[in-house]
Formats: sequence, C-alpha cells, structure tokens
Amino acid sequence: MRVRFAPSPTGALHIGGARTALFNWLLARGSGGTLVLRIEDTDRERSTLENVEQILDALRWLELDWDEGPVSQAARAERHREVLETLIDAGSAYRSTATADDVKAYKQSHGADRGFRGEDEPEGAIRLRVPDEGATVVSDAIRGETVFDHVHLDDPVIARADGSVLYNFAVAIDDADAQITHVIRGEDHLSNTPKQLLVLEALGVEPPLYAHLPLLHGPDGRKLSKRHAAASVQELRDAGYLPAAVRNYLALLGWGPDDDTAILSTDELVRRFSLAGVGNAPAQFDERKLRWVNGRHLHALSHAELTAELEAFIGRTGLGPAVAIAAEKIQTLADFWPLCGFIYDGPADDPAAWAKTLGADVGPERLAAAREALAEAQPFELAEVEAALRGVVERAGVKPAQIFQPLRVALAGTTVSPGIFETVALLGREETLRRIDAALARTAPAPPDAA
RNA sequence: GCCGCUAUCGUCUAGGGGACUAGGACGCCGCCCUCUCACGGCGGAAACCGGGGUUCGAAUCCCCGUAGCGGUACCA
Repeated sequence: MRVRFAPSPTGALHIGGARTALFNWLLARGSGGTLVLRIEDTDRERSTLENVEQILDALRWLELDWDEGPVSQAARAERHREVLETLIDAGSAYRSTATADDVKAYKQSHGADRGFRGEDEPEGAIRLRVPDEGATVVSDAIRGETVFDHVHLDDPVIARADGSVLYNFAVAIDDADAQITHVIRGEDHLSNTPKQLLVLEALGVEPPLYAHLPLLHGPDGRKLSKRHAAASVQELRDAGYLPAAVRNYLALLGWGPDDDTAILSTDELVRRFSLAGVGNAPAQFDERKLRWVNGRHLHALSHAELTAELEAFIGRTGLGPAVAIAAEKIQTLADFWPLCGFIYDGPADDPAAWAKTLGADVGPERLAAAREALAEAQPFELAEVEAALRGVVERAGVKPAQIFQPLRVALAGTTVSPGIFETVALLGREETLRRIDAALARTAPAPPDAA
C-alpha cells in the first residue's frame, strides 16, 4: 500500500489537513506501507516556503513521519510538460483561448445540460477533451460509486498558456508516477476526481483506489477557517495539547472503533484503524472533548514524562515538585502555570479572593491560628502539616474551608491551588510563614502604638 | 443556476429490516467524595430532518422534498 499526503502550502496546516495526514499515516503504518509527502505548490501566487516549513513542523510535532519526500510538485514541471505534449499529440488535449467568461456564456446559451467544449486553436491554455457521451465513475472506498455524466462536465483547463500545469492534471500524474495505490483525501476533492480519472484514462494508466473523507466543520457547523479558534495544529500545540491526544481525538472525527472505546493509544489506532470504519457525514471539531481526551492522555503520563513535557512547554526547569501535587488537576499543559505559578513566582494578585477570605471579619485571626500551628509542626512534612492544620480546624470548631481558604489565599493569592497540605509542605516552613506574615501585615496594619 | 456528497441526543458516534422502552462518550444538570479547583463514583434530561413508498415489520432499503456542505478557477 502506497499512500500520500499532499498539502498545498497556502497557509498553516489546519486540523482537517492534519486528520487527512493522520488517516494516511495510520493506513501506511498499519499495513507496512509507504507514506509519500508531496507539497502541492503549483500555485505560485499563494505558495510560500514559510508555509511549507510550518506544515512540516506541524507534522513533526504530531509525530507523523513520512517515508518519501517531501517532493515539490512545482519541481516536477518538466515531467508535467512532457505528459502534456503526449496528450496534445494524441488529441486528448488541445489549446484554447476560451476564458472563464466564455465558458459561462457558452453554458448560458446551451443550457445546463451541455458542458463546455472548446475549439482546437493554435494557442491558448490547454484543455482536456472530455467525451460527449458516457460517464466517469468514481469508486470510493467510503462512498461507493459516484457517477459523473460527461455531458455535465466542461473540458477542464489542465495547463496555462505558458505550459505550467494545474492541480487536476498534476495530481493525477504525480500520484501515478509515485505509484500511489490509495488516494485518501478530503471530500472537497470528490467532484474533481472525474477530471483526474479522465487524465489517467487518456494516458492509459490504471487509477488508484480513492477514499474521500468527510469534511471537518467548526463548532458553528460551518466550514473550518481561520476564524475558528484552535483551527491550526500550531494553535493546538500552543494550547497545551499532547500530540498523542490530538491524534486520538482527530481519529475519532469521522472514524470510530467498533466498540465504545474513546481513548486509544497510537499503537491501538494503528492496529484498529481501517477505511471501512470511516463514516460519511461531516464532523464538527469540539475542543471540549479534545480537552477531555487530552486530560486522559496527560494523566496516563509518568511523573517524569509529564514534568519534562511541562518544563519544555513553559520553558522553565525545576517544576517536578509542583507537578507532583498538581498533575491530577490539569487537563492541558497550559493549565499548569495558572495553577502553580504562585509556588515559584509568589502569590497572584486576586482582589476578589482577598476580599472574600482575608478582607475583613475573622479571616486574619484564622490565618494567624494556622500560622501558629505551622510554626510548630515538626518535622515540616505532609503528615505533620496536615495534622497541624486539622488541629486548628478542630480547636476553632469551624469548617475546614474556613481555615484553609484564608491560608490558600495568603500563599497562592487565589482561591484555587493544589491541595493545601501539599502546597504548604512543598513551600516549606520558612516560605510558608513568610507569606503568611506578609498577608497578615497587609490585612491588619499594626496600630501606631501597638509596637 | 448546474453537478455531486451528506443527514441518529447540543457535539462525536453505535446501529447496516425484527435483539431499539434507540446504546456509549464529551458537554450539561443533580447527588456523593471533598480544603479550593479538578479527578473519580452514582443518577438524570437529551436524537432517528419531513413526506411518501417497499415490507408482516424500517433509524436501517427506495423515491421526493428540505437543509448543510463541496465542486462548478488559466486555486489547490
């Protein structure tokens, strides 16, 4: 099995493209086949080197490796020109100066039931001759057979007047030359497939097998675009998702295992994926489910692995201790710092949290009680810290939160943090007392004559 | 306009003539756990686009309609 992923470098790799790449990759890896990467850069206006790099980066981050390429489609211009000549010599293609407007006008006058057929001229763009009669049938592994009657097809332009070729021609030649056996791509290509089939037929080349994947839509049900958040692989990466989780989630869009399994490792994906399991209705990208899938993958990581991921993501080291007490509370890598940053950078500034717990009333005196107990905890380990703080709760005869929340705000600056005992033990006695004292000083400035 | 694809809870889906009082997952709601936030556990609300057929029987097959999407470029 030889498959290919052929993005066009006109923008970043979005999740639709990423899923197409993933499905091809899964098929190649699952069958011991070959994945060819081809860059469809024949549109010189919109293709850029930056985009190519960005796409390769995205694929590398997703850990989708390829066996051949990347080959530039534009670099194959010689070969394309050569085949073009063959087609013209054989009478399968011809030059025509007809413009898009001419085609429109033609269809206006001939009605909808007659595709455009141009005159053979000495110059102009090159059009493929579509037979007047009959039909071209696209056999699709996902959709079955789709019949395209030739009467509805216009003779498509396959090369510009200067001889540079267009997509529907180049793609057919390149897939054939690369001996691609299965063309797996988005459904947006289905309607163009007969043109490619016609090119191959004119050349007497056996066509590959096709599989057109249902398209991906944004959360609003509309076609995915730059307007949608997290639409590109780069954005997913920045949002703190794990490549394995993204692969898992993307696989679930349009495909599902026979049972109700939702969390799959990449090995399982490779083993279980098949085109037969791919549905045919478009799917919407739902970031909330991605978050959940990501959480499951993230929590399956060992402490060392997660620490490494987090340190790379945040760009700091020494995060291990905080990771140990916060791992279960985060779903993405990006969740970590807002939750634990205070451990390293000091308490956050959250006026609302302050007002609620230490602003007035009995907050400060409860914090003082906690300070007193913690000052004596010996040794300053988790068990002793917990015992000390629970003792304060008991003596005060209040709910645990009434002691713990003021303390949490004193230490973290906010009402949300890892477990309070863990946090205190991690900060250590000195730092804990220092922060409590700072909070107390701020909450109750000493009266002028108290000293 | 024309050609084509698609249509099950809000979302991803299971289902491929009787096993369907339509199953699971995310999300949502409630309860439990609980020091906050999460995690976890338990429970709940929530869907076969509409209309015709075919059949003893249709979510499942066929037709029509509707809607969404794609194509209709000297873009890919």
